[in-house]
Amino acid sequence: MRWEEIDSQICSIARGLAIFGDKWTLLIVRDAFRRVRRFSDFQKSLGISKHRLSDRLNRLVDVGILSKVLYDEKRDRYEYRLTQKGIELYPVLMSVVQWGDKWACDGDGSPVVYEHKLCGHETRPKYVCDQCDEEISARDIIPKVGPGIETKLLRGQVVSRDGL
Amino acid sequence: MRWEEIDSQICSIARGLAIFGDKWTLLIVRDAFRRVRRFSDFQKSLGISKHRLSDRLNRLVDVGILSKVLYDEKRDRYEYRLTQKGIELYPVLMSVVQWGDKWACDGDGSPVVYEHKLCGHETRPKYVCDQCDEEISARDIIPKVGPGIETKLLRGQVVSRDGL
DNA sequence: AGTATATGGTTCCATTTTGGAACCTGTCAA
DNA sequence: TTGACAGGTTCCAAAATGGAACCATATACT
Repeated sequence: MRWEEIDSQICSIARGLAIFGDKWTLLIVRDAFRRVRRFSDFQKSLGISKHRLSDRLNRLVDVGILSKVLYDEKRDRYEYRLTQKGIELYPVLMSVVQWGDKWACDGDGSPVVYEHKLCGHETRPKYVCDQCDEEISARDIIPKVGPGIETKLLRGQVVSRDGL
Repeated sequence: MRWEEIDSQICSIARGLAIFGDKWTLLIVRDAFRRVRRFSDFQKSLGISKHRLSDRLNRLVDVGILSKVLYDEKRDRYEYRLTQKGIELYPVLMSVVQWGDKWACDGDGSPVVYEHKLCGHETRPKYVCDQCDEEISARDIIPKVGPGIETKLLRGQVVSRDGL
């Protein structure tokens, strides 16, 4: 299977990864959260080739994760900023950070820690059930066929019922 | 910059993505959560070439996300199972699922929904501060230099202080 | 005994993707 | 006028990938 076909799977992971699952895209989004906005600053920060960066930025704009904001009319220069769709990638990045802090650190501890403005404490965000507020672990979750699959079944489309 | 150098960054995102930031690896881990364990089952599920799959499985074993478990001594056959290090990738996958459900669905709704065994309800896990239990949003988080950077500074290593 | 089939690979090659260097264009500042 | 800067595009060699063919072992079927 070619990568472009991967998002044909009825799976939000496959569809998400089809958008930001390549080598550079999430690092670009990471930089955007760090308030990097301009082409040359992304390039300096990432060490990516201009060619690739240009390509990735355009794609991120196309899919609506970044938007271009004019900042110099004369020279037709744009900044790249996160949209709401982009901002909501925060949990993805934060969960990668937390995994990396635990499993991919040299011995010196987390490079970055996070203060929660609302309570003033250093926070290690955790996933909880929105119904009972207990922390989520993989073993306590049962995946079930959802409306996105059910609707297709009713329509007679053939789908796989695999679930995470 | 070449991709192999990316994990030299003192950044847990870069280091995490260096491990599972390529096209197929997270999909393999997804399947592992779905109890796919054998070479041919991964291949059927993913449509990845055997070559690539062999390569990725071995890498995942090398970095300790999967382990090989002998299931047929005569034929020297192994299953691939998530280790603890792998199981803890669950929040990464779950956050991708939630983003995908919201932003990368066709109109039919989530393909899969999740029941929380402990409370019996359909859950939409949320990220909360472990100190005050308020839901986390990108804007309420202030990144600060952590021990992983401070230690290096004290040692005189030159590091960047960027943070998410 | 002989053949077929399943599993889990490896080898090879053509196609794609990538990194890096060189080049381009418009503007501004000295 | 010269040079620097931002933000690209073009080109090529190197690396990653997909797909097909091949292989080795063990069991299962006839």
